[in-house]
Amino acid sequence: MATPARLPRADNRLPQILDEAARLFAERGFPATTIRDIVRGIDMLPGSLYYHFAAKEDLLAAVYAEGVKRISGHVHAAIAKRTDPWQRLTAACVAHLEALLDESAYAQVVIRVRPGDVPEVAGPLTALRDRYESVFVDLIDALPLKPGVDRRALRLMLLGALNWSQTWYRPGRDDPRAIARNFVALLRKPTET
Amino acid sequence: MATPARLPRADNRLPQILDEAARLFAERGFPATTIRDIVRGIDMLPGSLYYHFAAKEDLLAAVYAEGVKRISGHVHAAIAKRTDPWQRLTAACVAHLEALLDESAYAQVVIRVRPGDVPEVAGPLTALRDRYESVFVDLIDALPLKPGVDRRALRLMLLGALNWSQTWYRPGRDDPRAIARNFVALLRKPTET
DNA sequence: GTACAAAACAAACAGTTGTTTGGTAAAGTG
DNA sequence: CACTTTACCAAACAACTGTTTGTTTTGTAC
Repeated sequence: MATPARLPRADNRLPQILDEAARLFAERGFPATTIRDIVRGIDMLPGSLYYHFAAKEDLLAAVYAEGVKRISGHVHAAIAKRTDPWQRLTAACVAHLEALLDESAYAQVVIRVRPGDVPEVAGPLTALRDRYESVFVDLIDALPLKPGVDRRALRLMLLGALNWSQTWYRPGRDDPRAIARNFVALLRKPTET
Repeated sequence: MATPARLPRADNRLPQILDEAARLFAERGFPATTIRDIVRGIDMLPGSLYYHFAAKEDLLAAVYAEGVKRISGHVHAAIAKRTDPWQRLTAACVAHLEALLDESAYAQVVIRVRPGDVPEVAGPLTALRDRYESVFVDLIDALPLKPGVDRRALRLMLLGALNWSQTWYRPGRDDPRAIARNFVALLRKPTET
């Protein structure tokens, strides 16, 4: 059918565009990043970007999709080794935070950009994020909890706390793994005397 | 010294500017809101805004300051009635979420806008936010907790989870008070069987 | 080597951005 | 009532925005 007449060229700079866009979207946010900012970093002209993307929002969608792919892969690799429900959840949170705070600008874009703020691609973005977060639904379903514990609230609280760490995290001072483990521990054990 | 020669006029529209700016900053974010968007809502010309503010960032700072004032007032009024440490914390979280999700566009701006994204006023914005959050430092210090519980992690987790609710909250479906109480309860009691 | 599509350049476009300037009606003060 | 200052209007500014168009280079397949 729509088989490409020829393979893409080996020297095409699509990966560089995505990398630089991810870096800037993560650092400044989507609206504050201009097309010229992105292409300046990789010695390209503004118009050339439109060979790869029809609009700025489509570039965001591509970065966002790659971000979900990476963070999702990281988390799945981490939980595959474990069998104990609590250890699996902890491993997932650690991997989530690692991707979010250290590893990947792509992952940071997924957390930083609110789909609703970009109406042109809000649908696809929300779908991608929901699909990713479904892992946590399953992980928390598998937890042996006291009857009456609200699992949805548990998930929203945990993921919210993890994601918000993006606003206060400082590389030298804080440790992603320690943060994640600390948060899970606070939910698991009672804090009260 | 710099005493104003005269009092401000009774018919000046500064309050309307602030209201409309808060509404739009909360809804679309700071960079996505234009000066023209703001003045359009109150039948004013773009240039007129610059009688009140030297730059767009200064308008944000004013909205932000008012936001901190309101959310802070709401929280302090809520905890004043209580004496039990856990009840005080719960009341503070409920008030925080009420301001954040329902009551005030000003409060939403405080949570939505990252000070670091607006370098021109990042200093004042961060100072305002830190001063507000110090209430939660005190509230959590007063809690009778098991030895070894990381109070900073507890605070960051709780506030993070509350603030992040801005991204998934839907007015009809969710209830701010229930969310806040649920989150505090999850930290207080053990969830594990 | 030649043909063809991929991927970029070069230059502009129309619209929008935050902001400035000079003028003016009117509210508040004495 | 005269006078000062407040608060705005009207119109423009230069810079920047995402995007389009026509043209050129370059890798790849035959």
